[in-house]
Amino acid sequence: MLDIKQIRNNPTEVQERLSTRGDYDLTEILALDQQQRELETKRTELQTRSNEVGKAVGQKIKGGADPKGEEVAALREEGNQVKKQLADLEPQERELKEKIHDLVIGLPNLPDPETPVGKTEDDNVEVRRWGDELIPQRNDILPHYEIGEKLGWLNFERAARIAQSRFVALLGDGAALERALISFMLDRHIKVGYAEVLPPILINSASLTASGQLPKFAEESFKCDRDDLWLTPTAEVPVTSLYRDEVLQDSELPILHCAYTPCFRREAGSYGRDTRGLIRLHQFNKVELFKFVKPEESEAAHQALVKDAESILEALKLPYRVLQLCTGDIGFSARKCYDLEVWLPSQNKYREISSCSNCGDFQARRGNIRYKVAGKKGTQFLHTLNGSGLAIGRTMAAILENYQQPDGTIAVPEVLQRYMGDRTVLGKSF
RNA sequence: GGAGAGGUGGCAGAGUGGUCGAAUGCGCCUGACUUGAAAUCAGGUGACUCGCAAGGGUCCGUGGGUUCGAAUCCCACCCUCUCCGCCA
Repeated sequence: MLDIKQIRNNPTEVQERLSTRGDYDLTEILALDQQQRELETKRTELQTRSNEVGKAVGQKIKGGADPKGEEVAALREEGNQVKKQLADLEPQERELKEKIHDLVIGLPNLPDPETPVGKTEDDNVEVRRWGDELIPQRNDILPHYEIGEKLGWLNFERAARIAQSRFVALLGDGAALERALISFMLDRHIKVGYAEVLPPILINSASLTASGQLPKFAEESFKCDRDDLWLTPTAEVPVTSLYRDEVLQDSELPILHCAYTPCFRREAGSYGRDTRGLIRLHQFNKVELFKFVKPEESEAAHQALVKDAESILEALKLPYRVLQLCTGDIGFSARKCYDLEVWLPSQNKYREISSCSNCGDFQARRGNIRYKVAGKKGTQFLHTLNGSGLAIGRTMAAILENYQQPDGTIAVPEVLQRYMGDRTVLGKSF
């Protein structure tokens, strides 16, 4: 959530920065804010008087005045008058506040000055590339879903029977490899200082609002009809809310978490895209990285987080590139974002496998996550960062293609072998 | 699902209609003592918000209500804990 004070004090600058992201207009917010503040001044004055009257009555009675006498009755009458006026003002002001809040909560984060200005993904900037020499130089590589079905690892038809299209059932070594990837990634992240979390996967509306999925993107999540609970679209949501409404000590920061969860997305509006395979499913597994940091540390923490995600691809020896997203392509809550894209031979291109965002204090404001510096007065909002480390299904797709052997078997990346019973090659499961 | 207890400041925990934004303890800050630290002693220390300031306002789970005045009384809801039932 943007700071209303910032909007009020620098409307032109905020407007300009928002405009690099899309079509946003502050004029209504500014007008309502002015009205609200005028009402607030009036209301405050009345409340002051009301408090004075209340105290005066107490003092009179304590001083021996007749509680039912004339003196007290006059004060009571004034109290009633003030109350009537307040009863008129208060709902007006509350309504205005709600309107302003509803508008502001719908505004995305301001892009970082370093985020390149652009409209679409075509304006993203490639930052670096790794593993060019590892790109397989063959043209007989089957798409991951074909080889996966041949091996008996992936079954889309039966998954559709169980659920719907855009679901997959993993079987045999496919299931084992998925599990191995989860363990491998978590183990690596834990080793460099991330503390593992296994959060609830059903999450309430307040949690989705804090991280920025609500109110704008309600369409994108699955909702449990009878409860105020949703299926988590990413572990970012429950992990952000781990510390919602808390005041942390500065000595506790930074807090680093990694979390494996399944993720659920409705993929509304992506009908024609990636209809086959593991790239775009309603349910997929992901290991997420998350940091809660002091503002002055967030840029360095962001760079380090991207590196931590990259280290997984490097350990798996999967070729990838790093993009810096432009203002038109960064997520709602992000002010700066890097995507990692892994090489998919069958598509002859890089595909997103991780998205690493610095959200600044945007989510901390929405979730009211603050910290206190020992000995200093007051509190401040911390910064939150998140990134995939990595999306498991897409990693599986990358392995099925990049590690595909001419004979149709799949070589096991060296670092995964100990998670796969020390096998070096995997074949048909059924 | 049934019965009971409870939700108060960074934490713990008093407070049942008036000067209570709230005792006390812990934590934290400053000072004294000390070569230094610990211990001890003295003082200070809630959040949010409006205001240049002086100062004002709001906040005791949430939302209503009673009252001149509510942390305190009434109603509804949410959550937590304990016991019972059911169950992986």
